[in-house]
Amino acid sequence: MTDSVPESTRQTLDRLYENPETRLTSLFELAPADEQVDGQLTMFKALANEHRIRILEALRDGELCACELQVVLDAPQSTVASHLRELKDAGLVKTRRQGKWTYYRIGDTAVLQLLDIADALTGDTV
Amino acid sequence: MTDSVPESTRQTLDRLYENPETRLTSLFELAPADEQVDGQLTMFKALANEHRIRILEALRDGELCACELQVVLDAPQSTVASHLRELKDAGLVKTRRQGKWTYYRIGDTAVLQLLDIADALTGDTV
DNA sequence: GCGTCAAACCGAACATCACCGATTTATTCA
DNA sequence: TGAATAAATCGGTGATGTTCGGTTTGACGC
Repeated sequence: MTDSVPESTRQTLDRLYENPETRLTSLFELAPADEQVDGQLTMFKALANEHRIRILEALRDGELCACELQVVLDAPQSTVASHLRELKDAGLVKTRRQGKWTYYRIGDTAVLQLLDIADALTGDTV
Repeated sequence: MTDSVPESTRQTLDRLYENPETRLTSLFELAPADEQVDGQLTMFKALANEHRIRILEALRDGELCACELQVVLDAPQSTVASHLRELKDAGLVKTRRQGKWTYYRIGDTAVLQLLDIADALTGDTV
């Protein structure tokens, strides 16, 4: 299990600790499961874009159709559509089709918590 | 204030609503302040990388020096260093220098909330 | 069927990010 | 002072993300 550690790193640990093998094992225990990180990464990637953040903020008060979101973002139709696709793929928004229009809404309100916490983290100048 | 809207979009709104000007104004009110979005974007960008997520998860239980994080990530020194730089720039981690070693710790525990919520959002298969 | 329109998809140019070897900067200790 | 070492920085290359005109799809009314 500790075989993949580069030799240089192992040497470093040898210098740092009396019992490097034990320390190595406890460091490996700090690594979360791959599935967990994958899921978190999917979320944060989906949120790491200004247009997509603005879309989600606009949907706080309720659903909007794609054409209305074009107004909010002030961006070309194809650009808005591709961002909506990404948000939908990530499960952050859900859609409802009504005639020619597609209405978008927040998929899970926990996303709004993410937006709020991220805002609070940068907002206060402590 | 509504001057920057493309003509095609304005035409769409004309078809959709009886009172397009009023609707235009209310749509603009859905747009959050630039500073808010900038801050949120900084956060999510910093979190949108597998290595950086793993670093933060590893720091849950307390501080670690850069060389220990190299073990956790199993990545080259320069790679780890650049990710630590980004996390520090975003304010997500703080540093403490002791001799040759630089110890990293979580800057604000609210970050852990972000990680937890993101995990929960993808974890449950409702 | 046919024209119209909202939305989705495609593809190519462009921008940004990630990786990592090599080098430099600090710090310790002899 | 000089050797050793942890960490930061630099620079070039490849990977990934974004943009947006053009096209296609699907729904509506005539």
